[in-house]
Amino acid sequence: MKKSSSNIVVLYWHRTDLRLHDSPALDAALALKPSIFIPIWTWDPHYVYRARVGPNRWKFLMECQSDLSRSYSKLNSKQKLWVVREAPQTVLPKLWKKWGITHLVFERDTDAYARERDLAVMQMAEKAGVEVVTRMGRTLFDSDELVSKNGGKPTMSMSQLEKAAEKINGGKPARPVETPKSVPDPWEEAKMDLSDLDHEMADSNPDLNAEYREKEDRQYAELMGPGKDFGVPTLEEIGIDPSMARAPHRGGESAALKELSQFIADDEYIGTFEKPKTSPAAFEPQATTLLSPHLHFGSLSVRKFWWDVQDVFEKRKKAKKSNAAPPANMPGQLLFRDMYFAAQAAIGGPFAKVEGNPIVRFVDWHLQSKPLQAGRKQEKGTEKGDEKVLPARDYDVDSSDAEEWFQRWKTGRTGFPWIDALMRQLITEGWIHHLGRHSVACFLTRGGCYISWERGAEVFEEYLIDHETASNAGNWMWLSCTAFFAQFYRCYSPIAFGKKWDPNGDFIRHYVPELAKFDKKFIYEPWKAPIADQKKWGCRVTNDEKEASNGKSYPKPMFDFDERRQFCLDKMKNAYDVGLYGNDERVSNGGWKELFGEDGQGGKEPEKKKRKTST
DNA sequence: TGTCAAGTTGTTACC
DNA sequence: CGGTAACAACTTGAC
Repeated sequence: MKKSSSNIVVLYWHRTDLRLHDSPALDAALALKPSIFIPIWTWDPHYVYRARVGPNRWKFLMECQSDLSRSYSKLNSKQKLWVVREAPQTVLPKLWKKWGITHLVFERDTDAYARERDLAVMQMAEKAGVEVVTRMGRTLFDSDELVSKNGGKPTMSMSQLEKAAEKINGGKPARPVETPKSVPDPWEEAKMDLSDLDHEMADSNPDLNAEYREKEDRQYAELMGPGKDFGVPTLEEIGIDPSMARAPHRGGESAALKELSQFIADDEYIGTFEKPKTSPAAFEPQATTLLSPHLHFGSLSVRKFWWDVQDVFEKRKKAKKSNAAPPANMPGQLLFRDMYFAAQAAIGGPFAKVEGNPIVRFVDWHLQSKPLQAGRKQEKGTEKGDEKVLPARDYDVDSSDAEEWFQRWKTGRTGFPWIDALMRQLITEGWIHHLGRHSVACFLTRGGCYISWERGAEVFEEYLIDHETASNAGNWMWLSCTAFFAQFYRCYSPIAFGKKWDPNGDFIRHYVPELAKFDKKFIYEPWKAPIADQKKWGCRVTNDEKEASNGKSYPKPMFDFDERRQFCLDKMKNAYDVGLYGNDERVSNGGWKELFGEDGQGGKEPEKKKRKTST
């Protein structure tokens, strides 16, 4: 089966690498010198129905695809991003047969599901005689290599990561590869046409995003799309009203590169940037670069980002201007991202959960995930043809108060304006500042509601346009003090923290407009404002909407924060004493209940770990 | 094995 | 009143 080089037909499979610049996989594909080159996107029903994705992220993804497609057309007028609407596992074998594919090339993925899917695809390709070429390109360093340089263990601290990175290339990621200046042709129109292929409809049951779809999802009706032109889907085609996607943040490689170059031009901003010193209350413009969604969809290469920033640092060093130090500075922040990727790479699927996760501390949170077996049973959902119903989330509603707090947190109605403003910014715009994420995450878990971080992670997964499993799960563990970070007595105050950055409460006034007229004295604690003032400012602080004479109201705080903080501290201390981890069998078989005691205050002698005894 | 510093904060006292 | 330094309820990693 020897193939002459002139007969190389490359199928390039784009996934979360929606760019032409600095793509090691694309570079490898073009280095094969193909006579035919077909860049595709397969609209994976697993992502469409089984991943939690709000309208803003759909839109961002579609913008990335459209931009990439235009960029291909600019390089070669016969080219575009060829979007096919079927699961990769079923459509790829049909494509490589139909198009006479000799090589399948793609960038390696990081998620557990994607890795499994890719493995299956690679095995099918091998059987079909299609050669598979993959490259890493999503992170600064190859996560698997970082793990192996860290003794095969997950990277649990920045110093571990730095050491591992040092062993790879002196701590410096690879320099970006060249952007292609041309791409070969696809097949002629007639051969590209897929009308004669069988088309398998996607299984949309269950559909975790059913609540967003106002109309039927029609994108799978035709393999090449409704126009039979391999077009990028629109929100309407997947049944979502475009007016639901209100984020001001635009997707696409062109936008990403332009934004990056604007930041890079400001060498004072880059050189002195320290993440913990940027304001979570800043909006229009925000205090950070907001390039993270581009890192997620690969519309910006993280290595280009790192090197562009690094070059500014080198220049400033020569000019004897001072630079901020890692890890708070910009290169340090990008490296931080690799820590979570490498920790995830070592652990796999359980990294994003408590159950089965060896690094996460078990805490007797409210609303915990049900053990895997019970969860699976629940996820089955409704039969086909039934009205679309969002499957019940597989968590244990052990407390109706906690369930109510969770719903109020999720919808921005906690009665704490700082928290509500952040949550509403998250819902409408798909992005909030890093420290804002800290604030709401601490509040939901160890610093307020005492609700499982997995519930919060799911909400972030749904709304964030930059959602990335490794960073999301990693940061939720950090903030809930269940991995990476342990000082649970350092608790974000929903009142004092925001005030520090924004004493006037402009951020709250913008995102919680019903409080816009409140005096700064009460903007963080509106329930303390005299009734007369509430009336004057046109908003009553009450849980009873009838009580609000003019119809405008804002809820009372859903609990006494100081009381809850004390409760959480006591419970966290107890959970640390118990010393149970996610991979312990007592997490899945319910045995943990005995260790934590009936009232949650008890707790028997820990077994895994010696309790620190002072007396 | 021991010791120390650090880990993306809040509060308070003090100028 | 605003800015700031010191301290506080722990755990881990690094040396």
